[in-house]
Amino acid sequence: MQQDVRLPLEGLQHAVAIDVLLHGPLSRKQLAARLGVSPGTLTRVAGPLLEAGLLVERALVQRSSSGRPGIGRPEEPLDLELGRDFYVGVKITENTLHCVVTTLRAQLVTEISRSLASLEPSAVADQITDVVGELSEEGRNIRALGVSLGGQVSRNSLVLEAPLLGWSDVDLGALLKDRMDLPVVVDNDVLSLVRAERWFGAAKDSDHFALITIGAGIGYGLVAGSGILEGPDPGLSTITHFPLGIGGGVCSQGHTGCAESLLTTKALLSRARLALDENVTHDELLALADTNPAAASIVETAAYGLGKLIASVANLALPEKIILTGDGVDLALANREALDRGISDHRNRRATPIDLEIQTVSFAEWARGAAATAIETFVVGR
Amino acid sequence: MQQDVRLPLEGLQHAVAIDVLLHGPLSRKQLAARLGVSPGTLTRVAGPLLEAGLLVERALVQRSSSGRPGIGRPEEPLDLELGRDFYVGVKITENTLHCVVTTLRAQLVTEISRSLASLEPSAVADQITDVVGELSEEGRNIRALGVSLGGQVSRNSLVLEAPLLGWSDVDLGALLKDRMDLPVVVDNDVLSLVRAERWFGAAKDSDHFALITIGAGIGYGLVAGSGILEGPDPGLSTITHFPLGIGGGVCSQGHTGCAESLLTTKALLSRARLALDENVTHDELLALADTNPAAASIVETAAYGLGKLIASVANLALPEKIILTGDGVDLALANREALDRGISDHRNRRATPIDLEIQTVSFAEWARGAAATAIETFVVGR
DNA sequence: GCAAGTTAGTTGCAATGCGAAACTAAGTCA
DNA sequence: TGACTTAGTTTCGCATTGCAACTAACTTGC
Repeated sequence: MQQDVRLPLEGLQHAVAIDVLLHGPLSRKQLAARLGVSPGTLTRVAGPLLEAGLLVERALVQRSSSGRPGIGRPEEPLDLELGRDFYVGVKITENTLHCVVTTLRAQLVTEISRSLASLEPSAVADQITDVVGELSEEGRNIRALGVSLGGQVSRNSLVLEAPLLGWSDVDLGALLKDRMDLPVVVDNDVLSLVRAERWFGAAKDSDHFALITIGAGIGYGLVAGSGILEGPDPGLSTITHFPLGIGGGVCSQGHTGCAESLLTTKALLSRARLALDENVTHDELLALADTNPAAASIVETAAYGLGKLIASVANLALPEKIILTGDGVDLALANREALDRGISDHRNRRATPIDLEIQTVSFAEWARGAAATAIETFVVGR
Repeated sequence: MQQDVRLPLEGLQHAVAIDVLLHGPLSRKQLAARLGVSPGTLTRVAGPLLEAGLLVERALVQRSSSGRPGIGRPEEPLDLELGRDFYVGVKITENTLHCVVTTLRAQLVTEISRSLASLEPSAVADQITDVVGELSEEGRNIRALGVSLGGQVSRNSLVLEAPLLGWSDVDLGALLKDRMDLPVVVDNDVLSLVRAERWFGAAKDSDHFALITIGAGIGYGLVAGSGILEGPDPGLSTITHFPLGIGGGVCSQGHTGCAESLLTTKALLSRARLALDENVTHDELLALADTNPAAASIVETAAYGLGKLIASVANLALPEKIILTGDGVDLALANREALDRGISDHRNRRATPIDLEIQTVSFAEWARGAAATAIETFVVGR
C-alpha cells in the first residue's frame, strides 16, 4: 500500500528528497540507480511526495544515452518546487549585517546590507528581526533563519566568544527566537561556509575536503566522512597561529612568523607601511607589486607562506580537495607562481598534486553560508 | 522462516558477527540494543550463526544492573570461537621477518623472527612461505596472511616503492599467492598499525584519530569516518618532511629543520656524535641526558619539536585522539615535559587538550598490525 | 522450598517494504 | 504504421521486522 507523507520525512522518502535537493532534477530511473533500489520501489516512494507537492515533475527530456540520442520513452525529471519556500541567511560583522534570501537549494534570490547601529546583543537581535520582517514582506514565505559570525558557537544558539563583536556567552539564538516565530540557527561563519560548499558548492561530490579562508583572520574547516564537520573545538580557528617560520613578523599572541603575522590583511598592510613608508590599501598593495620591488617582496613572501600552509594542510589532513577563499584570496590569485612554489617546496614530490580551488567570495557568500546552515539543519536533517 | 548461513555474511548476520568480533562477548539483549533491532529479531538472526558454529554461547552471567546485583534471568553471552582459526602477520624489515600468529580478534598467539637471507623479492616470498608453513604445522588452521612493509602498496598486493628494501613495482601479493593457497594481503606498515588500532586497539571506540610513529622514519596515518583510512597517497608518509624550524639539521632531501632531520633515530645519533664526539646508541643517548647537558639539549630539542609536530596534527587534522608509537617513543616518554611544552606552545590556549596516547611498540606489534589487516580485509569485509 | 518478582530470550502474528517481472506509456526510426 | 527502445507502473509473493504474549532462568522473602 502507498504510504502517506509525514514530516519530517523518513527512510527512503527522506533519501529521495535529499538526493533531489542536492543533485538537481533527477528522473525516477536515475534516483533508483543512485539509491540502489528497484524502479518499482521508487515509483511507490515518489508518488506521495508528488501528491503532497513536495516534488514536482519537470518537462520530459530525451536522454542521449551514449550513442544515438533520444530513443525510447523520455525521462520525467523530478524536482523541488523552488519558488515557494525561502531561507534567510545573515552574516554579522563588526559594523554590518549582510543578509540574503535563498531558495531551498541555497540559490541567491535577494541580498541587502544594513549598518549595525550598535553591537549590543539585543540591539543586533532587534535589527536582524527587522530585516527578516522586511524580507518576508514581499509575500515570500520564509521558512528558517541562519545567522553566522566569527566566533565559537555552542548548540547552534549560544555564542561563547566572538572577539570582533566583543561578545561572550551571548545566547543569540534565544534572543532571536524570542523575537520571531521562525526556526533559527546560529553558527560560526567559517563552518557555515564549509556547509555551503559541502551541500551546494564546489565540494558537493567530495566527502573529504578542507577550506581555508584568508582576510581579516585565517579560517579553517575540515569535512571528513558523511557530511560530518570535524573538530573538538568548532569555530576555534586552530590554523590562525600555524607556525610558518617566514617573514619574521610578530602576531597578537607573540608568535614569530605564524600565519596571522604573515597572511592577514592587517599584517600585510603593516608590513607595507614599514617598507613603503605610506598607508596603502590591500588592493593598492597588490597593484603596486607590479612595479615596486619592496611591495612585490611583501606579497610574494606572503603568497609563498600561504603555499606552505596549504601544503601542510594537504600533508596532515589528507583531503581530496582544498578550497581557498575569503577577502584576501587576491593575494593568491595575483601571486600564483609564489603560491605554487610554496606548495611544491613543502610537498613530497611523489604525492599527487593538490586539487586546489581558489574562490573569490563576497559578503553575500558568507550570508549564503548561513542560509545553507539553516537548510542543512532544518531540511537535510540528521 | 529461519534463514541459513551463507558466506560471506550479509546484512544483520554480518553486523552481529562483526559486533561480537570487535566488542567482545555480548548477550542477545546487548546486541539488539547496539544494533537497534528488537530482541526477537536478534534471536532469529543469532540462531543460524550458532548452529553453524560461527558463534558460541559462553557461561551465563548475572548483570549487576545499577542497583542490587544479579536479579532475573542471567545473560547468555555470545562469543566467537577463538581457538579454531588463526591469522598470520608478517612485517618485513631490511634484515628480518617478524612473524606472529593471532586469533580472529588479533590477540597474539605466537611470535617468531627470521633473518632475511636475501632481499630479492622471490627469495623473500620463499622465506615467508616457509615460515607460514612452519606456523601451520602445529595443527593450527591458518585462514589468511597479512604482510606489511615500509613503502607504498597498491591494491593490497603490488609494492610500488619500498626504499629500505630497494624494491619498486614488485607484486609481492602475486608472488605469495603463487606459493600458497591462502588469502594474502600486502600493505604499508604504518597503515597496518593504524588498522590494528582502529579495530582492536586503543582507538577501538574512536572513528577519528591520528597515529604518528617515530623511529627509523616518521610515519603518519589518519582515520576519519566509518573505518576509512584517508589519503590520496596511501603509504607515502606526508609527515616525514614536515617543517619544524627547529634544530637546524639537514635531511636527506635538503630540508633544514624538518621532522626527518630532527626526530629520526639516525638524526638524533648523528647530532649526538657531533656534540659528544663519540658513537652512542639511542638508549645510551637518552640515559646520558640525565647527566650530560649536551645530550640533554639534543633530546629536549627533539622532544620539543615532536610536541610541535603533534600540535600541528591536532590543529590541522582535528582528531579526537592521537596515538604516538614506534621504536623512538622513548624519546617522548623520557622528555615528557619538553614534549608537552612543544605541544602547548603551538596549541591555542582555548582548545581542548589533546588526548595523546604514547605506546611502546615491539616488532611483534608491527606484525600484529599486518595480521589485523588480513582480518579486516577477509573477515570484517566491505 | 515454594511463590512472587525480575530480567533474558523465544515464538506466533500481522504489517511492511521490497524486488522480479510482466505490463503500460511515450517516444524514435524506417 | 509497425518495430523498436527506454521509462515508469502494477501485481504478486516473499523476506524481514516489531509487537506482544509467551517461556526460561534466576533471586528474594516467607
